[in-house]
Amino acid sequence: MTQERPYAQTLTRLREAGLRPTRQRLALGRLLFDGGDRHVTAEALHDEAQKAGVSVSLATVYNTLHQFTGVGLLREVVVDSARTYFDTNTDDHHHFFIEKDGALMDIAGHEVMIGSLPDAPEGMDVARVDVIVRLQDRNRD
Amino acid sequence: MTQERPYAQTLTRLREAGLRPTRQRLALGRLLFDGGDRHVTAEALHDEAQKAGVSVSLATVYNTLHQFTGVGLLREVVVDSARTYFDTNTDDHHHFFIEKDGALMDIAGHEVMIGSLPDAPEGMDVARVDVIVRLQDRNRD
DNA sequence: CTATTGTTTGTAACGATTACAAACTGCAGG
DNA sequence: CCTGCAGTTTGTAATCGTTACAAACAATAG
Repeated sequence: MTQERPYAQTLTRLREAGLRPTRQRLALGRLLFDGGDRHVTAEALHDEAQKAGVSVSLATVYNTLHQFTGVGLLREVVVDSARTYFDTNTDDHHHFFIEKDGALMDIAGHEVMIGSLPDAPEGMDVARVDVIVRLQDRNRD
Repeated sequence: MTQERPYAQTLTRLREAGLRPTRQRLALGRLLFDGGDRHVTAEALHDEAQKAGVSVSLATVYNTLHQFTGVGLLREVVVDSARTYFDTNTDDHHHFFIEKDGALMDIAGHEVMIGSLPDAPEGMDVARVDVIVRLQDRNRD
């Protein structure tokens, strides 16, 4: 579906966000946004780029992920203190997390009903509510 | 309330958990469990011990926090990929997190009603559900 | 009191992430 | 087109929290 003008979609996104469409950003954007929702770490995206024959430094991958997050193209997910995940799904939603192999799966926002929540302390607003459902193998010993 | 036999409580906890009651564990246990629920990082607890005149190495603080977690005296809370928090409240509950100053506040389990959740993927069990309510100042610019 | 086994300690090593200065590139204006 | 500048990228050094490790030490059974 994005075969003919492969970068058109990403290019538009970048322009709308006010980020210069550089070779690196276009390539990373394509890896990130083509195909369904993804959860990546900086290292993983860097490897992926290498394998796809795109030369991008790890530093740029970090910069880019943060810039994309800054303009709302990505969302940071904190589930594991060992590494930072970035989610291409920026809609309101939650996550399953399989610690065993560090995998994340989206849970659509409407699948979780939060019936009640206490009020935020005075002077504070709720910026976001994250629900993390941690999973383990059924018959682990 | 714990003035006369200050270490009795912690000593009992350690024995029940099968951990030798060493000077370091008793001292850290006291700092952690005397007084209400607390959220600490390794570095913070280490500083606190120093100030209380207790000599404990940072390595031991890390070891101890993990051992306490292992036997269920503490719970790890992942909210910020920069550092690991340990919570002395091991009951079922959730958290407010104020990113600005890295502060955590408990939300009692009964204050959050999770009305529905999708089933865990086949072969997996839900190990725990963490709800993190991220807060920001009301009129931040 | 002693042997044994579990603990503690200081320090080196690690892994993810950030800082930084130099090299490079997109793009506006001539 | 060419130029110059601001924005980007890059390699690498530095940082930071945490873990690994081996030697010194201490709790407990007997």
